Amino acid sequence: MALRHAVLAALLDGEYSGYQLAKAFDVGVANFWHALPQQLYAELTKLEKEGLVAGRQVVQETRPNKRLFRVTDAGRAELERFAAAVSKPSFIRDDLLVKVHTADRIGTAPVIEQLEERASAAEAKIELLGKLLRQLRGDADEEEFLRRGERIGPYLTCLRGLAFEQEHRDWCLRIAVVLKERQSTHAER
Amino acid sequence: MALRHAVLAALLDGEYSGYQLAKAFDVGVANFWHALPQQLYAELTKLEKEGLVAGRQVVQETRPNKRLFRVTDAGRAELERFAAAVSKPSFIRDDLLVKVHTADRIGTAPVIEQLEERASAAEAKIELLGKLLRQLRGDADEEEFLRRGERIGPYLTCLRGLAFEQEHRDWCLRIAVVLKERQSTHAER
DNA sequence: GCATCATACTCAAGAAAATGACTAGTCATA
DNA sequence: TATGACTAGTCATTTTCTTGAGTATGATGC
Repeated sequence: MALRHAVLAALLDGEYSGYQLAKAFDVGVANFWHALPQQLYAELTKLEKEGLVAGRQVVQETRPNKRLFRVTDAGRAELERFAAAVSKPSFIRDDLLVKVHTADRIGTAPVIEQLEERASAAEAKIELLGKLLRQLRGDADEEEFLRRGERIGPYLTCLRGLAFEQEHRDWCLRIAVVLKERQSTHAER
Repeated sequence: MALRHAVLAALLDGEYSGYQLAKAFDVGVANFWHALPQQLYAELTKLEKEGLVAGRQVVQETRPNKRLFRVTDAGRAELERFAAAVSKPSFIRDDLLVKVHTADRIGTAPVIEQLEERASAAEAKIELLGKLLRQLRGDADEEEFLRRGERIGPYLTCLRGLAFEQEHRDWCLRIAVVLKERQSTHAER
């Protein structure tokens, strides 16, 4: 029971279909959770059965029909309960880091390549988040927005995501340089 | 098949028992993977069955006997294969971030408290990692060590962990301040 | 005019991870 | 002298996540 709260949190600001939610889990929500569409559909079904979200059918002419979900009062209460409970510590889980750990014991060339790819991906995400943040805060500057904005929750998690991506990009690039230099000077493997 | 590579990577630098490995997964290895002791024991059993690690019984007088594992050539080959394969993108998954996302929709007081606790925990981890890094690089300064050190893999992942924790601490503290200020000025919920 | 992308989902199977309960001896401490 | 922490694990169950395949329609691009 962990994805459920991420879904409830994502659903706090309006009605979304499973499909739209899946999109959200690719950008903004990705800053605090990750899930595939199938999981979201399944979770929404469960949440509805438990009365934490309510869905309604929307008939569309030119597109397939869809079901829009919103958080119920029971769902809000569940989030309240969740917010007050202890959090599990967060942790990193990353294939690429595992590979870097083996660097200088195992061939490094493919790892260097992946570090650079990852850095580009992070760069792209940084731009995306920059845009999202500007959009969320409208005209106001950040300080101002954080003090007086109506809804800062999503903004705050995007800030965390942005910092994470920047840090990740910098680390990837630095490590790639370090490994490359060692490759040329040591001339090993 | 994901934990397996983390275990193999952790086991690259010597022989460890499941118990010792569990300790390592609480500090250094935690920078790229996380697992409970039970998972490690189970994974070691599987890896041994597949010949990727080899275990040997060590009889102890004053402590329970233990089994020490090392990576076999087949295990090293598996890591090689893994290093060359594409990596899944890394992602954050954090209860606390979910809670922050709901901030200003759901009661913030408990979240502020948790942010501060989390910041202290991060601080402790930062110190721990600082010590670990100094220990890993010995006398050399960082630049020097990264250029000429024998084994830099674990050092690099610790650097990533350190950056992550520092940033996490800074973010937690900043968000706590932001939420507190809003609490007093808005005087809502 | 054909291919691919976008919307909007569902179903099933399997792999991986998390949880909880248990064993059993040693050591330090209050 | 009991209390709890440390070493060193095992076993079983449940939950969660991932993978892969499939359905159906309309719009867009070459």
